[in-house]
Amino acid sequence: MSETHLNTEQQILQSAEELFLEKGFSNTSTTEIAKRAGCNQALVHYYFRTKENLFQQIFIVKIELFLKTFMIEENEGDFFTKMERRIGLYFDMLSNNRKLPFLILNELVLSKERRDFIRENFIKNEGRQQIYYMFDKEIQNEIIKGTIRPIETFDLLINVVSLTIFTFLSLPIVGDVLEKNKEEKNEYILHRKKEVIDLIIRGIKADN
Amino acid sequence: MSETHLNTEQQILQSAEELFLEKGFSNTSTTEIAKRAGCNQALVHYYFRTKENLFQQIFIVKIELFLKTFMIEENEGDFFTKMERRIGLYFDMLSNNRKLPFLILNELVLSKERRDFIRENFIKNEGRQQIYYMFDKEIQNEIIKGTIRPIETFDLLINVVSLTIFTFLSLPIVGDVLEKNKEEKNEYILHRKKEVIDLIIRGIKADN
DNA sequence: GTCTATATAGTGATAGAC
DNA sequence: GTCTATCACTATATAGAC
Repeated sequence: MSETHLNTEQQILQSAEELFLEKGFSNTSTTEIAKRAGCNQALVHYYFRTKENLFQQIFIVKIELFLKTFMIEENEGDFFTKMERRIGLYFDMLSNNRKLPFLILNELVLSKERRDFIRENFIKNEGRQQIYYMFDKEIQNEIIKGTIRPIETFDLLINVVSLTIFTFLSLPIVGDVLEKNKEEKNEYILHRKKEVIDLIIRGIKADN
Repeated sequence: MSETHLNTEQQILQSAEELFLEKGFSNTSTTEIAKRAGCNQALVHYYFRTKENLFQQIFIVKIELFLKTFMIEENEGDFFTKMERRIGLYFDMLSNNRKLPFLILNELVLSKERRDFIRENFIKNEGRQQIYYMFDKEIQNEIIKGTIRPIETFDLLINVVSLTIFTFLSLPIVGDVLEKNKEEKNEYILHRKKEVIDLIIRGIKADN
């Protein structure tokens, strides 16, 4: 994991990624990126021409990472086991990318252009719609089987995303307001992971 | 609701509030505030000295509004009825202040100073801790009575806040990505309100 | 109380030397 | 490929006329 062998372009990319994740697009300057990368500000523009360009390159990768995790294929076990593993993986991915939810939320809320970009390039993607369709079919089957209550697929997704993402959105706030140290923050994440899985499962189990 | 009788100071305050809610602190300029208020940029500084000062005045009121709604006293009906009404009121308040969650989240995540400020001035407030303590007692009672499953008060609160807030955080994204019009966005909020209440109730009902 | 003008510092981006 | 220097612009904040 040594950083010594990165060339200048990669250094800039890495520094930019760190700063965009910490402070968002508009609060990060190309001067600061250059400083952290250990080079001159002009070089940032030499390699990426515009700050917007640099950001988009990073943002696209992050969105991809963000969207693909939950949609992962899970075939072993019953529906509840699969849901538990899916949510678990989502939590684990975000544990390793704690600032990711804030970056994505922030940029999408602040910029209609980025929302439109996401719709055209990610949501209207055939493969992704196929994955959604498969998940929807899986749910309809479970409802018919009587294992879960009638629920809209979209609602289930939003429930999971809300509860999971908010854990990481609120992490710096909860951390400072409740004066948690690093270790306690990690415990908080694991605690929420359990609680979220529990709540989601309870929320979809069929009434008796 | 006429704006014609506002004096300059109030006009500035109102314009600033609108802009801060739309774009956050750092993306809003005093020049823009002045322009919307229909006055000169120097006047913004005449009345509020600094932009930070102006922001804090607005922010404090918003935090107060944000914190007080869920903690409202509800005495009629059983615990589930009370929870339903609490969540409903929370949704209704945010329906009338749709950008509020984003503003608060954004500024608290981006600024440690603001997090510290909240901790010292709002969380360590005796009255508010009293309210939390009462809610906690209410929950412990229900657990003992066997009406709800064992759950930590803080988890229940985070569950409600996650699900409620995310509805409004995601509203512009969901709206544009799924190409919803104004009416459909309102429906989405009401739909989520029902689903969130349902999920929370299912999530705390005691196992049989 | 309201204005114009301005001081000061920062921004993104480019030109041009090496 | 990397640097310095600089342009055009915008920001916050203040001084001073009226």
